[in-house]
Amino acid sequence: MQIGAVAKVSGISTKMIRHYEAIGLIRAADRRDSNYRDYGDDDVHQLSFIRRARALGFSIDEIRDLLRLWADGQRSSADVKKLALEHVGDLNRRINVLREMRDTLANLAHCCDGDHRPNCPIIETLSGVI
Amino acid sequence: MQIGAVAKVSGISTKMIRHYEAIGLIRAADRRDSNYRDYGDDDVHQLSFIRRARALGFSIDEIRDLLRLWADGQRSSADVKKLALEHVGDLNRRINVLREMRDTLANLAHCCDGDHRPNCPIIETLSGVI
DNA sequence: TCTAAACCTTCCCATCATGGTAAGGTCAAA
DNA sequence: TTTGACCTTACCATGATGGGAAGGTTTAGA
Repeated sequence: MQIGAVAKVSGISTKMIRHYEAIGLIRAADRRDSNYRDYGDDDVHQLSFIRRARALGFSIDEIRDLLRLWADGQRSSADVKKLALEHVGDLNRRINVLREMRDTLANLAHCCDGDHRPNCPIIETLSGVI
Repeated sequence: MQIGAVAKVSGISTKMIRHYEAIGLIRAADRRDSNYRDYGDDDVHQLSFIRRARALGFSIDEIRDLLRLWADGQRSSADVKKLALEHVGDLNRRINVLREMRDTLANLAHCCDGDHRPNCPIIETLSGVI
């Protein structure tokens, strides 16, 4: 299978497949005589795994760990769960940061008349009047 | 005032102050004979404005607009409010993306025994068994 | 058989906001 | 005079992704 077909099936762009190879997230693909990369079903499977992990917000380094655990028949589910819960904690922290921003700003916007006059609590707050 | 003092007072690093100047977010600072940048109270005020806007998650380009509105005595609060509410919408979208990730993953983790055995719904889901 | 299209290759550059480091200039206090 | 704390510019790095150029390969059709 050529890289373009793998990209279509796995949902990861050719750009990123080559990038993942360059940074050692996946092993270097076999090559044909033409120097084209050649992939098998296992490679597609692995790339789909990576796509799903990315969709859950895991970083490349976390995915490195997940791939190791996936390949390790001796893994304990506790190890996987630990990694997942750490990521959940990270997501929660990021959500809370964004929520605080949103709440503050929504509050300010709520207090802004939004008419033709220049007076505006949003600008005033940003300028440090308060 | 030298850049280091401004950084301390405004809460923006010297690195970023120079960067903001380089990308035209703030005007080029006056220079002394030594070629050191020289700042006044207005500059500090503006940088503090930028810091607060960044703390609310506004991008540099959005801050460009906010600075324009701040400086414009003829602005309407409606313009400011519009910008703020667009940003609130953006924050909400980002929050929802993270929330979906978190909910999915928290759910999977909840279904994972977390013991010494290898069976794990998290890994299974990522590998596309389901 | 020739050609054009659709692949593929590597290499370099860009994003966004931020920081690090290096090599060197300035200034004030001891 | 020396030392230390500033400052300057210039270059490189991050993380994940994409764009584009210049050139090689393969395949289908005229």
